[in-house]
Amino acid sequence: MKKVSIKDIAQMAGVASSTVSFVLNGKARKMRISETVEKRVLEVARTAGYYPNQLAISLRTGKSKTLGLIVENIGNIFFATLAKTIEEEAEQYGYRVVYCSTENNASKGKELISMLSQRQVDGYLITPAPHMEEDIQQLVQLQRPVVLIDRYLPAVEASHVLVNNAEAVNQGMSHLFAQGYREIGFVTVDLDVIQIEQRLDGYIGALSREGIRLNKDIILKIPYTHQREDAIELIASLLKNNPQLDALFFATNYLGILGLESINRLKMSIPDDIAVISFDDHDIFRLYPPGITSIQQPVEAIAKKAVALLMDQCENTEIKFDKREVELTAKLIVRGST
Amino acid sequence: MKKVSIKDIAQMAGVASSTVSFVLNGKARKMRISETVEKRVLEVARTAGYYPNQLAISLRTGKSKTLGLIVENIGNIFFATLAKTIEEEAEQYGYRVVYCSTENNASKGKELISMLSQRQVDGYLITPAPHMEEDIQQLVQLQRPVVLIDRYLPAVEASHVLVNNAEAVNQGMSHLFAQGYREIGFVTVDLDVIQIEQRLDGYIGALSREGIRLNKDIILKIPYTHQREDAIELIASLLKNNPQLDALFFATNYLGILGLESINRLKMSIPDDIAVISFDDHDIFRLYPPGITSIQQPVEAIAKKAVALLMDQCENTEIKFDKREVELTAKLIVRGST
DNA sequence: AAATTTTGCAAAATCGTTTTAGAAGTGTAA
DNA sequence: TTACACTTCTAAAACGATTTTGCAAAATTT
Repeated sequence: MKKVSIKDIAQMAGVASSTVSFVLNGKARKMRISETVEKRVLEVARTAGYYPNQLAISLRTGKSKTLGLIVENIGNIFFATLAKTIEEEAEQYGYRVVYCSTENNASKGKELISMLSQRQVDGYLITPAPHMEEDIQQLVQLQRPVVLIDRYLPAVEASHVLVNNAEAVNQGMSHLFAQGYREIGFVTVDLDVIQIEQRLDGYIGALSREGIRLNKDIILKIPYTHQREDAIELIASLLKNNPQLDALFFATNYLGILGLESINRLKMSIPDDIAVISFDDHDIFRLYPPGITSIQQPVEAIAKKAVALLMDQCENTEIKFDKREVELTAKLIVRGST
Repeated sequence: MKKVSIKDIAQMAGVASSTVSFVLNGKARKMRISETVEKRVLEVARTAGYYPNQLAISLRTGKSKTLGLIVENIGNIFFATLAKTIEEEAEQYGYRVVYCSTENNASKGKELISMLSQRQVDGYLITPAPHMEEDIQQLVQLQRPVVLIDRYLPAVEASHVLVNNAEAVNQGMSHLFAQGYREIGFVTVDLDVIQIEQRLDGYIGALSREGIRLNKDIILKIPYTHQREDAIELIASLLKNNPQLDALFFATNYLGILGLESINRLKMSIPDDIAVISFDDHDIFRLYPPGITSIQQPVEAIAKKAVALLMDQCENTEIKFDKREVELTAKLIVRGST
């Protein structure tokens, strides 16, 4: 079945295709198309089942009304929720979102940027993987609208919105101290991204503030590329080798989940044998007895702010670029695990 | 910064744009372009940072190399995994995937189809919401490549791939019977979609096979639009009002999760007070003590098959449409909850 | 040497829109 | 009667690629 184009409609209605375009875009008045013709065109278009070809529109107008969202891993609930919220938010502005995952792999990230460029997205929302500085810098230089989320690149002049990672960890640590925990291990990931570093900084800062000597043995950096099993083993070893530990702080939700598995295998009980707190909330944390205390990021606020910043860059055609750095505050959700 | 087009390259290299196109598409040999010119063009394109405008290509060639995937809810792990696998699979064929959720709302589904049509996707992968028959039938009539996933519409002549729902539930029931459970409640959702009906059929069939009288009081159909809290309450009431129940069968993973919450609140213990089994696997089911027995769909196989069927329709330009119905087998994962 | 074929590239059409410039036709005033 | 202003629409260019066709020059054959 052949698709019906604006030309076909024009022919059927006995007018020029420009006339059809005017009518269909609600510019009939502005272009002084008579009501008779307007009605006829509208009717013909409706009965013929006409719908515009978005590709042609984008090509002609130079605007695809599409945003590119690059996250670390769309399978993770944090990014999935972020993506969904961003999508809903972008819809308000009349934009669609196409999303894709880097898996924290810079070369995949590079490909994705290039793919999105080819598809002429109007703007980019990116949670940058390590070593993506250059590619992102290039986007910025080409004056493409870009907003970084969840992390930023000190070397790149781009707007970004993230959470006050160090302060949030601090808050979590204060809670642990208040509950009487002193021997707190920190499980993080071996990734060179700013928000992970900030979380570690928060941990270190909190210890020193409390006058506790830093013990590097109870800081575990799990290689990002490790398999599930290996990671679970690493955490289990940490616990076995450091029986003095009374609490464990996980730097991300998937680490927390792995940790639960480790604790489970060691037949330790939460919070009696070990207290647990994790960055990023998760269904499991709410449900898993006795409930895992976590630090919840304001995903919705992050999404809204990021989209707003991006829209600002997209719609203001003038080159009035001003970098904006937004920091939102995370929220401590206290549950039975501490 | 102005984007560089094929014309710019042509001008810079002192050739016609057609020549550039030939070179860049590897047709230099076929079109008998001299090596000198080829080298020059390639060099110019490289240094100018040229990349093709996918919109223009799609418009001209009539192929967008993009598939539309419509799922129920991309936030659900089952659909998220499905989407991701489909994406990876489609990539093998050189296709991109854009995905979106219906939230089981037919009018949203209609909009999504129309949006995807406007964007000229080459094919559609759809988990149809109730009442989407008409819109999908239209796609089929327009000869658009379509494959339904996870469910199908009896009234629509479209290829589909799903799991043997009834048989899988049957298998789960057999497992429960073998473990000695007899009073088995069934928690499902109030949705008119075929796979949900099939699951209920499986439950009813298993009971009659075992010679157990059907008790409608222990079949709970939760309205899809219910809030979390209401649903949890409903399940809790079911348990409270039917103390004879020794097992609960949940028809989907999110129902299972709600059920865990209910059981948790009633301070009942699994499997001593109540055994639990759920359709669709989930991280939580693996982790939640004592581990929740579940019926795992072969997501990867479903994705592969669906994409293969769709590709078949996309690439075979001739109208050799033959409807294919594929049924794959789900797998029972026995854990501590039964 | 003339005729033919091959080589190597350019020109132009095309995809489906939007948008600018302007062409008829009608009415009005000088 | 002419000039001018509206009204109502049309023609054509443009967006950035692909692809078919065309055509001069060089090479080969007769």
